[in-house]
Amino acid sequence: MASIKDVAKLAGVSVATVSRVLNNKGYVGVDTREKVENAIQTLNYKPNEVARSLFKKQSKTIGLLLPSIMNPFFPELSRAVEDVAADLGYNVILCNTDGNKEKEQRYLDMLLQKYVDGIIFTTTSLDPDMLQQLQIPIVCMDRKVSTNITTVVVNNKKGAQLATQFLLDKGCKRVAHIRGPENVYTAKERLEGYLDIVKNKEWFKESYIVNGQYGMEKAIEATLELLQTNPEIDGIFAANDTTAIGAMKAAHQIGLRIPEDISIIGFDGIALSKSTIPELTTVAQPIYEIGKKAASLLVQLIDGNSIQQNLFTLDVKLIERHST
Amino acid sequence: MASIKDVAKLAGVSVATVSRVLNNKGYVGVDTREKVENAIQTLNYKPNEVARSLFKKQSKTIGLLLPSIMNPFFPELSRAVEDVAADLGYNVILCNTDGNKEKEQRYLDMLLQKYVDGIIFTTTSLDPDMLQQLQIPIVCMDRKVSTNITTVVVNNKKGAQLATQFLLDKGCKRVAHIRGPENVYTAKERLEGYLDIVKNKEWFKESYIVNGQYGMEKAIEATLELLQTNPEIDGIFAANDTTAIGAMKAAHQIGLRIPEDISIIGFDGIALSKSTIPELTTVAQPIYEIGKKAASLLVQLIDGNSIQQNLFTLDVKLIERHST
DNA sequence: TTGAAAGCGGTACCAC
DNA sequence: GTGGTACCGCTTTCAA
Repeated sequence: MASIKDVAKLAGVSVATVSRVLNNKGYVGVDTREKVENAIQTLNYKPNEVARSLFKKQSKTIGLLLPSIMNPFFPELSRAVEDVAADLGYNVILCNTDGNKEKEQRYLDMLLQKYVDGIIFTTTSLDPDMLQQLQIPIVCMDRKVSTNITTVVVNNKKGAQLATQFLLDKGCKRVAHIRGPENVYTAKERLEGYLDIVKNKEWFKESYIVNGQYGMEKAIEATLELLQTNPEIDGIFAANDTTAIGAMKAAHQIGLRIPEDISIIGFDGIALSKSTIPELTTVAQPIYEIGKKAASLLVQLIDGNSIQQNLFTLDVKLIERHST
Repeated sequence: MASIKDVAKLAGVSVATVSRVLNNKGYVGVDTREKVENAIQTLNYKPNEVARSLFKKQSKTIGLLLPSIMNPFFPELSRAVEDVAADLGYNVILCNTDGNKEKEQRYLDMLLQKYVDGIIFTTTSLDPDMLQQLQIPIVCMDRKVSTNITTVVVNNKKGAQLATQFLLDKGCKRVAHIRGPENVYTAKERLEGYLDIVKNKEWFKESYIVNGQYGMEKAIEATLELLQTNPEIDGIFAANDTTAIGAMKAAHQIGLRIPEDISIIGFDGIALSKSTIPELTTVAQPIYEIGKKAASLLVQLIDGNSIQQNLFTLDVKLIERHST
């Protein structure tokens, strides 16, 4: 690969001059500029980004840490981040952490050593204080980590209220909730939203809440148990779409028709929710928008712009389909 | 961030010595080594990968080019690649090309400028000759691009035969095929496999083949048309799982029961295929294995090991579930 | 308007 | 065993 020296030699100028035309910075005579540009053309010269990074201490690269790209929530999010990044000339390094603290730390170290310009975290288990101390822009998504870190989330509680109320409005008499993992922020918020609506109903019982762990298999088990204990249930608010699909499978297994015998609503609005029969009614997050917003904010931070606001809460939207 | 000079100063040695202990290369006295290691500890020094890259002309980073991470086939593939890469100390840069030649070229240039050590392509539309000329290890997945490029694929034709024959064995009398896009390698191969089985059957008609373009919406349309024209059809081999789900939806729409009235089999074995009701019978590709193999091969190439064989064809496996 | 040269943070060759 | 130093490719003062 041709280097800046080759270009300089061919054009009969110094590397400094070449650098100037490359970066459109400083004075360059018109004819000199042309000579240099010709040389660049004929050599098909592309500046070496590594050398640039070394000098500038920035790499036009950002890191994206997420639990796993196989979790159906993250492909769209990643795509949004990558789209924005690519548009602005950044590359993104993908890191699957499995929510594992050691892996997060390891990736973080690697990224720092590579001088990435910024990092987007989803649901980190790393110490927020440590994160802030890092001399590098950081944006979090999906979960509030610290009020001092720029964060993009959705209104989970409101979404949960929406979902629960919707079921009631649709005529459901007994609405249950399949919650997500105990230690997960979004799961807690959604549970709260559900409780806001039902806790004062005379029919409400603690056993209307079971734990599906955000997973399909677990959700099937949980739903089976739920419906066995409480056969009167005619509506289920599942904490995410995967859980909802598990619930649908369980209902189907015991001969319940959806939505005739039981209504099911999910949360997230992942692509999967349009693939089921019947299609799943769900509280959709603006997934792409979240990723886009996070990436835009990160680049702003990288560019040295300060951001007035630290928390961005996007709105969810109930999409009615055929499972309710 | 501390640099090698800081370490050298603190340890009272030269940078050369520090470099030696860092890389475990060359002679270093035991006590000197200890002094250096202490200095590294106290400064929490981590070598700057950018500087290393500049000198070594390699970056411990690989590029992964795929159509879109939102296509449900790719998250698992990416995960496999990233797992192997991380294990071996590499980071992976994710690039969504949309199968667009210009984007592929643009990403390729960026990656080259960043001195990535190797690139994994899926289904590139770039010129194979150009690709080989690149002085960088390359591995292709999913589609054969050139016999001179290391490639990992599955036996699509055999899988298609398997699927078609399976439907026949299950008692289907008229088996149709919803093919993928005209210009896609895997779609062509799967169509061929289907034809191998049915072309000599007396009942076979050209109109038993419709195009679903590998997408759900298109597949619904195509299936509707197919079943309208040929109501006698009692088995469908869909070119991929997404198509199969579209077919299921279409069948459901016109009141056909699956599998009682019509059997449907897919191809790929993506996670989605386990989420439907009924669960989809499919010819599963060893998706994770493909990614793993490709990444391992790439690293071998990067390490300068030559690979005897250029084409690796992995086996598919029919997974019987409840749609047949 | 242009060029020489110092550095960015490492590695590796060559002396001692 | 250890240190001095040229060099990787580029940017940016500082002089001319």
